[in-house]
Amino acid sequence: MSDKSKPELEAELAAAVQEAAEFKLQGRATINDIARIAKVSKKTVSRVINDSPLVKPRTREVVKAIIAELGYTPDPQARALALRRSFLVGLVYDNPSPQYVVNMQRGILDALEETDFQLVLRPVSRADANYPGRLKQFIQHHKPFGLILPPSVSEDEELVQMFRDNDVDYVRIASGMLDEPSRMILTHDSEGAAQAARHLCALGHTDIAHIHGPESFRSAPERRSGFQRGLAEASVALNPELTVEAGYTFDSGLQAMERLLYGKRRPTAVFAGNDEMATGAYVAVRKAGLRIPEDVSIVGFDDTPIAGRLWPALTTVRLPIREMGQAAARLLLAQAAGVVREDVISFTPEIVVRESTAAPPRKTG
Amino acid sequence: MSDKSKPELEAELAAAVQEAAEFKLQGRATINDIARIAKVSKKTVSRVINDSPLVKPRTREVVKAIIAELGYTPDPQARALALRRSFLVGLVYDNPSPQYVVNMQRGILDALEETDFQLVLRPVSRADANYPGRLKQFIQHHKPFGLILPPSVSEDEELVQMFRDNDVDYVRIASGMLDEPSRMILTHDSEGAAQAARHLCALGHTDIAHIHGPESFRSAPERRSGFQRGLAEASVALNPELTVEAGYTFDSGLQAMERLLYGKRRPTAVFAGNDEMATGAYVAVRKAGLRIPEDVSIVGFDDTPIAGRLWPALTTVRLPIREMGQAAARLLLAQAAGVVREDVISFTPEIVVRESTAAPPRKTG
DNA sequence: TAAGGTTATGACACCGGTTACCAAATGATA
DNA sequence: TATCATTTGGTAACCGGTGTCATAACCTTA
Repeated sequence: MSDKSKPELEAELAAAVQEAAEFKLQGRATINDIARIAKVSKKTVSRVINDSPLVKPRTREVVKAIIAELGYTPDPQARALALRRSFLVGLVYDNPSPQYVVNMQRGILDALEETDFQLVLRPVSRADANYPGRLKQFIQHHKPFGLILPPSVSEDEELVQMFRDNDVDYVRIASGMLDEPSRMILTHDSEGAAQAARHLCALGHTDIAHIHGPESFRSAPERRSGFQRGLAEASVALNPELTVEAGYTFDSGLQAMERLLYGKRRPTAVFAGNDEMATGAYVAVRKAGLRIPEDVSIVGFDDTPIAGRLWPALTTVRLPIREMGQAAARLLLAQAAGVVREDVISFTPEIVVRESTAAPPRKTG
Repeated sequence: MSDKSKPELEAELAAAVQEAAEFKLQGRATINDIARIAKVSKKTVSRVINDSPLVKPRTREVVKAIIAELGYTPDPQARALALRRSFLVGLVYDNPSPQYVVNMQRGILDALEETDFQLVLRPVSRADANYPGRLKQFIQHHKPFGLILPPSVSEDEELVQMFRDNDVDYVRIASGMLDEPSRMILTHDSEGAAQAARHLCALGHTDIAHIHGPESFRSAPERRSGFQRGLAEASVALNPELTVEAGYTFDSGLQAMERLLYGKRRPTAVFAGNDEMATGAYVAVRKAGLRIPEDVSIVGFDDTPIAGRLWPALTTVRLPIREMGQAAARLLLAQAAGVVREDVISFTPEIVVRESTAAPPRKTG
């Protein structure tokens, strides 16, 4: 075995820890301090930090004891310089609702909490003149550890290609599969929309309208087709006249609802592609002097905080955005650690029934 | 003058730029590349980058030309290591409304746009066991360039002292002056509240209630006293029975409003300390079968996006949060650049009259 | 023209880690 | 016991910048 007896080893370790404790007062320790106290080279300390197998268990034990005593953690800047890779995780987003962003941020922060990674915000705007330019510069410059791409951004193949070219890791969040079906958070929006349809059909509605989002967003057609599928199960067809496109915004939802209310046939229920548009629909209904849900039932999608704050509270489809953010960040970290678990993590939304839906009014002729 | 003629100098410069152009293809340039091409030491290049006066104009010109040709920018990680200071700006926030955070983020990002600084999010929770611990670790570890402290966090003197001890720069955002009246964004909340009071008095209200936020938030008493002042101008007193405390949240606002509605004397108007509580008040009023504004007028504070989405749209007091974020970030950068401009930047909120306020109902009884 | 005082420049070490490569120690095998 | 393969640990160089200090170049002034 060893040429030293067990008590001797223990005394040695204790002495080293003692020395570390004395050193502690002098401010932040570096890898050199650890090495000196442990009487090994800094390289060996580096190996211990990075869990290299090329270290004798005994050596590892001593070094770890000293690291623990000093509360040492390697300097991120120095590591970033040497590794040519920083400890920043970028959230690249286009222009989703504030709720979406905030929840996504929370989720990512949850996952990053115990780590040394930092979340940096990288909003982008397609309208910007040098659109991906600034983002590209950020990547080449700050060498982020990875990027998280919520819907819309995640669907921009050109942008994603740029990430690949620049050798940045990323996780995409989208509803429906993408060209490259890996490293992504997948939401089954269509299933959530189908639930909304079933709910309305169960209440007895047949004149059902749908305000959907812009075709350029992947989620809009997903939600529409799911809704259609749900209606079909109850043998209800989606009337094209009662299907209008809006822009996922409050104002566009308001206008779309007005068009529906003053159209040939007024629907008794409306499924809006997101809560923002549903909120707009509320106002249109109110302005028309109608009641929710007695005259018109409304269902939204997303379950943003505003849904529960409306009166009556909005029945909507809940997407666990925070959890999705968490999952995205975890996926990023896991890949870096070489822990190749599942590549695609799915989330299925669920309907949250509140007060904005009821049976349709009795036909009054 | 120089021992070289002007044409010679120009030829020399052109040759250097030419060499730079050729080099360009080989990927990202470093300070060493610039130095080699310019035939100077890297230290001199460093001086040019940092606008040191100790460089001959001619040398500066050559170096700058090459830097421009190569599109070179110094590596943030390397700089951070050498300077013991990173290029991260931390937004430290406690638990404000999503709207507040998002707008603040936008403003900061606006200001950081053209710079090399990155915004990192540092949410904190006083409820957390090792409350300032993790934040302290972040600071010592990542050596952020500066911090931005929105209300609530900005009022925590102990925390701020910790920042000082650790030699981090910061900008505080608060309503009302702080112990250390410098480097801060000051909002005159009381003036905004006074405007709300004037508005209600002008409509003819006299039975006016106030739902204020928790005393632990600086803004709550500020808003209350301003409101009181505004009422006093119209010789209206703030009835203590019509003054209730809530927690700045939707639910607490709802409950507070219920208490007011079922109290001895029902108010004809309510000023809520923020939009969240005002939104709760909406629901309480609706549940009681009353109308807004016919039966009860409601005024909020903050002008969050939800205000315009309610029906009827909420009259509120607008705080230019995005602009405040911009100003905060600019202040941080200006101080670093040694441009000591004004130390305190003030913002005065303004009332936004929408549809939730009207004359009080005629007395029937 | 020499001395003296600025101003401009460069050599070198250093920030705190990592990798490449080599040498020493250890253990297995002949 | 000699030899070789395998661990283990150390040295030096490097990542891309900045600080210190010495020195070269320049400009006055005597």
